[in-house]
Amino acid sequence: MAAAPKAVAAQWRSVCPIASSLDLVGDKWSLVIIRDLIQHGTRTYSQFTSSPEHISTNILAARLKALSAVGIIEHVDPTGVARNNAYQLTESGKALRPVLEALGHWAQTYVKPFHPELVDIF
Amino acid sequence: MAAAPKAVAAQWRSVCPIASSLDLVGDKWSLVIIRDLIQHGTRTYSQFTSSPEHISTNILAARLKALSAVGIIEHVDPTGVARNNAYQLTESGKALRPVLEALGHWAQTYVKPFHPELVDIF
DNA sequence: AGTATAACTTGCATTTTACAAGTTAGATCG
DNA sequence: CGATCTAACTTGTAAAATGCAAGTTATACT
Repeated sequence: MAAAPKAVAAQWRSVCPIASSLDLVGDKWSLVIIRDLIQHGTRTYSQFTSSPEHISTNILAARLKALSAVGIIEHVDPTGVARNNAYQLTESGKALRPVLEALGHWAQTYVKPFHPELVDIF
Repeated sequence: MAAAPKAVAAQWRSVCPIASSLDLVGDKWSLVIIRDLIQHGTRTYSQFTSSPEHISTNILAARLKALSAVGIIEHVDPTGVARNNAYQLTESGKALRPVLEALGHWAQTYVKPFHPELVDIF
Protein backbone atom coordinates (compact mmCIF):
# COMPACT_ATOMS: atom_id res chain seq x y z
CA MET A 1 0.00 0.00 0.00
CA ALA A 2 1.35 3.36 -0.97
CA ALA A 3 1.23 6.25 1.48
CA ALA A 4 -1.92 8.37 1.37
CA PRO A 5 -1.52 11.73 -0.35
CA LYS A 6 -1.09 14.12 2.55
CA ALA A 7 -0.65 17.80 1.84
CA VAL A 8 2.23 18.16 -0.61
CA ALA A 9 4.02 21.46 -0.50
CA ALA A 10 4.81 21.26 -4.21
CA GLN A 11 2.84 23.30 -6.65
CA TRP A 12 2.22 21.79 -10.04
CA ARG A 13 3.24 23.62 -13.16
CA SER A 14 0.78 21.66 -15.30
CA VAL A 15 -1.03 18.35 -15.64
CA CYS A 16 1.85 16.90 -17.66
CA PRO A 17 3.26 13.79 -15.97
CA ILE A 18 6.82 14.66 -16.95
CA ALA A 19 6.60 18.22 -15.67
CA SER A 20 4.90 16.93 -12.53
CA SER A 21 7.61 14.36 -11.84
CA LEU A 22 10.10 17.16 -12.24
CA ASP A 23 8.11 19.26 -9.79
CA LEU A 24 8.92 16.57 -7.23
CA VAL A 25 12.47 15.49 -8.10
CA GLY A 26 13.57 18.03 -10.70
CA ASP A 27 15.61 20.28 -8.45
CA LYS A 28 19.39 20.30 -8.46
CA TRP A 29 19.94 17.60 -5.83
CA SER A 30 17.06 15.13 -5.42
CA LEU A 31 18.14 12.69 -8.11
CA VAL A 32 21.72 12.77 -6.84
CA ILE A 33 20.46 11.78 -3.39
CA ILE A 34 18.36 9.02 -4.94
CA ARG A 35 21.37 7.82 -6.93
CA ASP A 36 23.34 7.49 -3.66
CA LEU A 37 20.58 5.35 -2.22
CA ILE A 38 20.36 3.15 -5.29
CA GLN A 39 24.11 2.64 -5.19
CA HIS A 40 24.51 2.07 -1.46
CA GLY A 41 21.12 0.83 -0.29
CA THR A 42 21.14 2.94 2.84
CA ARG A 43 22.87 6.21 3.60
CA THR A 44 23.18 8.36 6.72
CA TYR A 45 23.13 12.13 6.76
CA SER A 46 26.90 12.40 7.07
CA GLN A 47 27.44 9.80 4.37
CA PHE A 48 25.41 11.96 2.00
CA THR A 49 27.63 14.93 2.78
CA SER A 50 30.72 12.90 1.89
CA SER A 51 29.51 12.09 -1.63
CA PRO A 52 31.74 13.61 -4.31
CA GLU A 53 29.20 16.28 -5.29
CA HIS A 54 29.43 17.99 -1.86
CA ILE A 55 25.86 19.01 -1.20
CA SER A 56 25.63 21.63 1.53
CA THR A 57 24.05 20.59 4.76
CA ASN A 58 21.07 22.92 4.75
CA ILE A 59 20.08 21.86 1.23
CA LEU A 60 20.55 18.21 2.17
CA ALA A 61 18.27 18.57 5.18
CA ALA A 62 15.62 20.34 3.09
CA ARG A 63 15.72 17.73 0.32
CA LEU A 64 15.62 14.78 2.73
CA LYS A 65 12.57 16.30 4.38
CA ALA A 66 10.84 16.96 1.06
CA LEU A 67 11.62 13.50 -0.34
CA SER A 68 10.34 11.91 2.85
CA ALA A 69 7.17 13.99 2.69
CA VAL A 70 6.28 12.60 -0.73
CA GLY A 71 7.19 9.04 0.19
CA ILE A 72 10.28 8.62 -1.97
CA ILE A 73 12.65 7.94 0.94
CA GLU A 74 12.21 6.96 4.56
CA HIS A 75 14.28 6.26 7.66
CA VAL A 76 15.43 2.67 8.01
CA ASP A 77 14.05 2.78 11.55
CA PRO A 78 10.89 4.87 11.26
CA THR A 79 10.36 5.12 15.00
CA GLY A 80 13.99 5.47 16.04
CA VAL A 81 15.95 8.61 16.78
CA ALA A 82 17.77 10.46 14.04
CA ARG A 83 21.35 9.68 15.02
CA ASN A 84 22.79 6.93 12.80
CA ASN A 85 19.30 6.28 11.48
CA ALA A 86 20.04 5.93 7.77
CA TYR A 87 17.68 6.68 4.93
CA GLN A 88 16.52 4.20 2.30
CA LEU A 89 14.33 4.27 -0.79
CA THR A 90 10.66 3.41 -0.58
CA GLU A 91 8.94 1.49 -3.37
CA SER A 92 8.33 4.85 -5.04
CA GLY A 93 12.00 5.79 -4.83
CA LYS A 94 13.15 2.43 -6.13
CA ALA A 95 10.82 2.89 -9.09
CA LEU A 96 12.93 5.86 -10.19
CA ARG A 97 15.78 3.56 -11.13
CA PRO A 98 14.86 3.54 -14.85
CA VAL A 99 15.12 7.33 -14.87
CA LEU A 100 18.64 7.20 -13.47
CA GLU A 101 19.64 4.35 -15.76
CA ALA A 102 18.46 6.33 -18.77
CA LEU A 103 20.39 9.41 -17.63
CA GLY A 104 23.51 7.35 -17.02
CA HIS A 105 23.25 5.63 -20.37
CA TRP A 106 22.70 8.91 -22.21
CA ALA A 107 25.75 10.40 -20.56
CA GLN A 108 28.06 7.71 -21.91
CA THR A 109 27.33 8.72 -25.49
CA TYR A 110 26.36 12.37 -25.32
CA VAL A 111 28.05 13.84 -22.26
CA LYS A 112 31.35 12.00 -22.33
CA PRO A 113 32.64 14.01 -25.34
CA PHE A 114 32.34 17.13 -23.17
CA HIS A 115 33.52 15.44 -19.98
CA PRO A 116 35.92 12.58 -20.73
CA GLU A 117 36.67 11.82 -17.08
CA LEU A 118 33.15 10.50 -16.81
CA VAL A 119 32.84 7.07 -15.25
CA ASP A 120 30.44 4.16 -15.80
CA ILE A 121 28.32 3.06 -12.88
CA PHE A 122 25.34 0.88 -13.79
CA MET B 1 29.03 12.28 -36.49
CA ALA B 2 28.35 14.03 -33.22
CA ALA B 3 29.44 17.64 -32.73
CA ALA B 4 32.94 18.15 -31.42
CA PRO B 5 33.18 19.15 -27.76
CA LYS B 6 33.55 22.91 -27.89
CA ALA B 7 33.93 24.84 -24.69
CA VAL B 8 30.98 23.95 -22.48
CA ALA B 9 30.03 26.53 -19.92
CA ALA B 10 28.83 23.86 -17.52
CA GLN B 11 30.93 22.90 -14.57
CA TRP B 12 30.84 19.30 -13.52
CA ARG B 13 29.95 18.37 -9.98
CA SER B 14 31.66 14.99 -10.27
CA VAL B 15 32.61 12.21 -12.68
CA CYS B 16 29.29 10.47 -12.10
CA PRO B 17 27.38 10.10 -15.37
CA ILE B 18 24.04 10.74 -13.71
CA ALA B 19 25.21 13.89 -11.94
CA SER B 20 26.88 15.01 -15.18
CA SER B 21 23.73 14.52 -17.24
CA LEU B 22 21.93 16.57 -14.63
CA ASP B 23 24.61 19.25 -14.92
CA LEU B 24 23.46 19.64 -18.53
CA VAL B 25 19.69 19.13 -18.37
CA GLY B 26 18.94 19.05 -14.65
CA ASP B 27 17.72 22.62 -14.28
CA LYS B 28 14.07 23.52 -13.86
CA TRP B 29 13.20 23.88 -17.55
CA SER B 30 15.45 21.94 -19.96
CA LEU B 31 13.55 18.66 -19.85
CA VAL B 32 10.25 20.48 -20.27
CA ILE B 33 11.60 22.10 -23.43
CA ILE B 34 12.82 18.74 -24.66
CA ARG B 35 9.42 17.21 -23.91
CA ASP B 36 7.79 19.86 -26.11
CA LEU B 37 10.11 18.94 -28.94
CA ILE B 38 9.48 15.22 -28.54
CA GLN B 39 5.75 15.84 -28.59
CA HIS B 40 5.63 18.34 -31.45
CA GLY B 41 8.73 17.62 -33.50
CA THR B 42 9.54 21.28 -34.02
CA ARG B 43 8.70 24.30 -31.93
CA THR B 44 9.22 28.02 -32.37
CA TYR B 45 10.14 30.44 -29.62
CA SER B 46 6.58 31.71 -29.24
CA GLN B 47 5.18 28.19 -29.31
CA PHE B 48 7.41 27.34 -26.34
CA THR B 49 6.03 30.31 -24.44
CA SER B 50 2.49 29.09 -25.03
CA SER B 51 3.11 25.69 -23.40
CA PRO B 52 1.03 25.20 -20.26
CA GLU B 53 3.98 25.59 -17.89
CA HIS B 54 4.52 29.25 -18.87
CA ILE B 55 8.27 29.56 -18.94
CA SER B 56 9.38 33.18 -18.87
CA THR B 57 11.00 34.55 -21.98
CA ASN B 58 14.43 35.35 -20.55
CA ILE B 59 14.77 31.85 -19.09
CA LEU B 60 13.57 30.32 -22.35
CA ALA B 61 16.17 32.24 -24.33
CA ALA B 62 18.92 31.21 -21.91
CA ARG B 63 17.92 27.53 -22.01
CA LEU B 64 17.60 27.42 -25.80
CA LYS B 65 21.07 28.90 -26.11
CA ALA B 66 22.55 26.47 -23.58
CA LEU B 67 20.86 23.42 -25.11
CA SER B 68 22.06 24.48 -28.55
CA ALA B 69 25.59 24.95 -27.24
CA VAL B 70 25.77 21.33 -26.08
CA GLY B 71 24.16 19.95 -29.23
CA ILE B 72 20.84 18.82 -27.79
CA ILE B 73 18.70 21.09 -29.97
CA GLU B 74 19.26 23.05 -33.16
CA HIS B 75 17.43 25.35 -35.53
CA VAL B 76 15.52 23.59 -38.28
CA ASP B 77 17.25 25.97 -40.71
CA PRO B 78 20.77 26.37 -39.30
CA THR B 79 21.70 29.19 -41.66
CA GLY B 80 18.35 30.99 -41.73
CA VAL B 81 17.26 34.00 -39.70
CA ALA B 82 15.65 33.55 -36.31
CA ARG B 83 12.11 34.58 -37.15
CA ASN B 84 9.88 31.52 -37.57
CA ASN B 85 12.97 29.34 -37.52
CA ALA B 86 11.80 26.56 -35.22
CA TYR B 87 13.96 24.39 -33.01
CA GLN B 88 14.22 20.61 -33.23
CA LEU B 89 16.04 17.86 -31.35
CA THR B 90 19.40 16.61 -32.52
CA GLU B 91 20.33 12.95 -32.25
CA SER B 92 21.53 13.72 -28.73
CA GLY B 93 18.22 15.30 -27.80
CA LYS B 94 16.20 12.47 -29.29
CA ALA B 95 18.25 10.06 -27.22
CA LEU B 96 16.79 11.61 -24.08
CA ARG B 97 13.39 10.11 -24.85
CA PRO B 98 13.91 7.14 -22.49
CA VAL B 99 14.52 9.58 -19.63
CA LEU B 100 11.23 11.35 -20.31
CA GLU B 101 9.37 8.08 -20.78
CA ALA B 102 10.65 6.85 -17.44
CA LEU B 103 9.63 10.08 -15.70
CA GLY B 104 6.18 9.94 -17.31
CA HIS B 105 5.68 6.32 -16.39
CA TRP B 106 6.78 6.90 -12.80
CA ALA B 107 4.35 9.78 -12.47
CA GLN B 108 1.34 7.62 -13.32
CA THR B 109 1.92 5.44 -10.27
CA TYR B 110 3.72 7.64 -7.78
CA VAL B 111 2.75 11.24 -8.55
CA LYS B 112 -0.89 10.78 -9.51
CA PRO B 113 -1.97 10.14 -5.89
CA PHE B 114 -0.73 13.63 -5.06
CA HIS B 115 -1.94 15.20 -8.30
CA PRO B 116 -4.99 13.38 -9.65
CA GLU B 117 -5.54 15.78 -12.57
CA LEU B 118 -2.40 14.32 -14.11
CA VAL B 119 -2.74 13.23 -17.71
CA ASP B 120 -1.15 10.43 -19.75
CA ILE B 121 0.95 11.41 -22.73
CA PHE B 122 3.22 8.66 -24.09
C1' DA C 1 6.29 53.01 -46.65
C1' DG C 2 3.83 51.60 -42.60
C1' DT C 3 2.41 48.28 -39.33
C1' DA C 4 2.30 43.99 -36.94
C1' DT C 5 4.75 40.65 -34.54
C1' DA C 6 8.36 36.85 -33.63
C1' DA C 7 12.42 36.62 -31.22
C1' DC C 8 14.75 38.10 -28.15
C1' DT C 9 16.90 41.78 -24.02
C1' DT C 10 16.89 44.40 -19.94
C1' DG C 11 15.98 45.74 -15.17
C1' DC C 12 14.60 44.45 -10.97
C1' DA C 13 11.99 41.40 -7.44
C1' DT C 14 11.75 36.81 -5.57
C1' DT C 15 13.28 32.22 -4.76
C1' DT C 16 16.77 28.73 -4.55
C1' DT C 17 21.29 27.34 -3.58
C1' DA C 18 26.00 27.98 -1.31
C1' DC C 19 29.07 28.68 2.50
C1' DA C 20 30.37 29.00 7.18
C1' DA C 21 29.08 28.88 11.53
C1' DG C 22 26.46 27.44 15.52
C1' DT C 23 23.20 24.27 18.21
C1' DT C 24 21.28 19.93 20.19
C1' DA C 25 21.05 15.55 21.93
C1' DG C 26 22.23 10.64 21.88
C1' DA C 27 26.49 7.81 22.21
C1' DT C 28 30.98 6.94 24.13
C1' DC C 29 34.66 7.22 27.48
C1' DG C 30 36.78 7.48 31.99
C1' DC D 1 27.47 8.93 36.01
C1' DG D 2 29.38 13.17 34.42
C1' DA D 3 32.32 15.01 30.68
C1' DT D 4 33.30 14.76 25.97
C1' DC D 5 32.48 13.60 21.23
C1' DT D 6 29.99 13.85 17.18
C1' DA D 7 25.91 12.88 13.94
C1' DA D 8 22.17 15.42 12.59
C1' DC D 9 20.55 19.18 11.94
C1' DT D 10 19.72 25.03 12.11
C1' DT D 11 20.80 29.70 11.32
C1' DG D 12 22.57 33.76 8.98
C1' DT D 13 24.01 35.80 5.05
C1' DA D 14 25.98 35.89 0.24
C1' DA D 15 25.54 34.40 -4.46
C1' DA D 16 23.11 32.46 -8.21
C1' DA D 17 18.96 31.05 -10.66
C1' DT D 18 14.36 32.07 -11.76
C1' DG D 19 10.15 35.15 -12.38
C1' DC D 20 7.84 39.27 -14.10
C1' DA D 21 6.99 43.21 -16.82
C1' DA D 22 8.68 46.00 -19.91
C1' DG D 23 11.36 47.38 -23.91
C1' DT D 24 14.03 46.58 -28.39
C1' DT D 25 15.05 44.83 -33.07
C1' DA D 26 14.27 43.17 -37.37
C1' DT D 27 11.52 40.68 -40.67
C1' DA D 28 7.36 39.67 -42.81
C1' DC D 29 3.06 41.34 -44.36
C1' DT D 30 -0.20 44.97 -46.16
